[in-house]
Amino acid sequence: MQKYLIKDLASYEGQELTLLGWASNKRESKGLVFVVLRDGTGWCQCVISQDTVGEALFEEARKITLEASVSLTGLVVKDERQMGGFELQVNALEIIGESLDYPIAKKEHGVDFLMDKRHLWLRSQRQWAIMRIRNKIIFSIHEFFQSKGFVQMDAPLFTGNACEGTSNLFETDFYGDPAYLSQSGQLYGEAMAMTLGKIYTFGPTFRAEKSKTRRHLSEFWMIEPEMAFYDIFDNMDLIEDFLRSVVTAVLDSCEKELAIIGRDTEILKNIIKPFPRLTYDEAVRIIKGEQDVNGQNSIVSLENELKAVQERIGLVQAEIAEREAKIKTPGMKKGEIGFNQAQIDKLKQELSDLQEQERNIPQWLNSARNFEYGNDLGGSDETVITRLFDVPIMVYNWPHEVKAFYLKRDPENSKFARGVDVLAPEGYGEIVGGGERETNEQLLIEKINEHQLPMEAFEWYLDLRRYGTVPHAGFGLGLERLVTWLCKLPHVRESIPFPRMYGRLLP
RNA sequence: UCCUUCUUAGCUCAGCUGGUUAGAGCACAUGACUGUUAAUCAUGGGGUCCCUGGUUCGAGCCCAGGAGAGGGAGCCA
Repeated sequence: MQKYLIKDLASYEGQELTLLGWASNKRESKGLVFVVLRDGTGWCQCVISQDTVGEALFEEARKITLEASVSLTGLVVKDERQMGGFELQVNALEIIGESLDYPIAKKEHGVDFLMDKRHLWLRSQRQWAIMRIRNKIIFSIHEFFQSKGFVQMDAPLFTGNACEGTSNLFETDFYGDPAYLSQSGQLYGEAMAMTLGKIYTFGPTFRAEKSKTRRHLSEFWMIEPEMAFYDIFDNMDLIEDFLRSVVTAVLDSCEKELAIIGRDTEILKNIIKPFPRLTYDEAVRIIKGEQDVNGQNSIVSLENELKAVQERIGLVQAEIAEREAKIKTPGMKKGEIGFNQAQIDKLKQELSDLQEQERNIPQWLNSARNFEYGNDLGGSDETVITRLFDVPIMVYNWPHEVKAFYLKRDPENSKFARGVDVLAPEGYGEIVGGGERETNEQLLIEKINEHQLPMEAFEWYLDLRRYGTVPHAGFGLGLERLVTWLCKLPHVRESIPFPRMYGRLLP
């Protein structure tokens, strides 16, 4: 049915063909209708002239509304002014499905409204670009692991026991018994690595955290590789290769998509540089401002940022006032009023974001200054430290008390566990958590008791130590957090087609 | 669970120390305009000011309670 795609128009210059798609925009003037058609592969302006199509079809063209589906037949003509470089000069058309009062207008909208209309919001150019980048990321993840001899092997989604406490698990009914939706496939990954050597899981993960932040989802996709005969340093090498490979793939093949969302790719190109590897001790000193990074101090740079935010607030407020006064001057043209009003709307949006930051930064400063050695890094601490770097950083050797029970105790210093977190730059924070696994059965049993976990549920896991245990390591990558960082999105909710988060189950 | 900001037209927002009939822009409808790219012009329709109760001669505005949303903390990928 659909023979020609907008992305291929260049090879049909001068020919007549039929495009099928949706009207993403329409402009009208006497005797002319301009329809911007999108077909999922691109956008193309189609011109419908009354002289060419005649009275009856022209009347039909005027009835095309935003997001109506249409079939347009015409001549492919080169036109430098158009975004795809081509336009269609229509000589026949048909409305396939009408669209009355399409709710998403060509203007700024609030998040709540857009989330309620997520099924339609996905049609916008920006969301189209994000979803294509997400797809590329997923594809290149498989490509990377498959090319290195990893086998994809998935963990179950129903689990019979709470592996890391029940408070953040979704409970379901499994033939009359309680079952929980998986919050990690990691333990199963270890079992699978003992049979195939190097494996990775790629599936959904569920966490019932009542978190309302820009980094949290209740349902997200996680990639969890697990490798036999790997120590924490092999693991860090792999993480670095892996992230570099994915980012490079996106830079190489998503140029158009990155341009659409306005992503500054210079920062992403730094991915070729080695990732700094900091021990927990170093990370803490940096956060507290006791150690500088590249001549930058965390506390000072955060204070400067606060000042910059406050200055910007002043500027934005002044501009809003100026434009509001302008609108009120008598005799101003209607079009100019509309334009200024649109600018004011944008500025107000920016202002409320800035004011949010103005409230948050002092809290973060406080938390950085008063950071207590031995604690886990909080969201704000991650933000503080990653702002000082332009590549992802790896923090390893954590106090064992704050990390999961299955992490290997550092043989050189038993205070530490061999866990590693990867923090994305530009303030994005944790995207990967992983480490080398404990192989000593006795230490594991102690830890399971310490965490007050039900021993019988871990008998199978302990078997992995009883029958030919080997050094092994792995990590978990949150897909949505990676997409969010690569696209520099303000919130993870835009990185997945239909986000599930606290307070959001529809659409 | 805690802290914080918010809720006025389909959408984005004004609405001054409480005072007649609540406004703008966009969108929509009708008409005018033969090349527009969120900027043409005119006219028009459109409101349970989140809900409940209170104070007051009078509440969109003040007070109390509730609901919903945004951001942050905790927790995490």
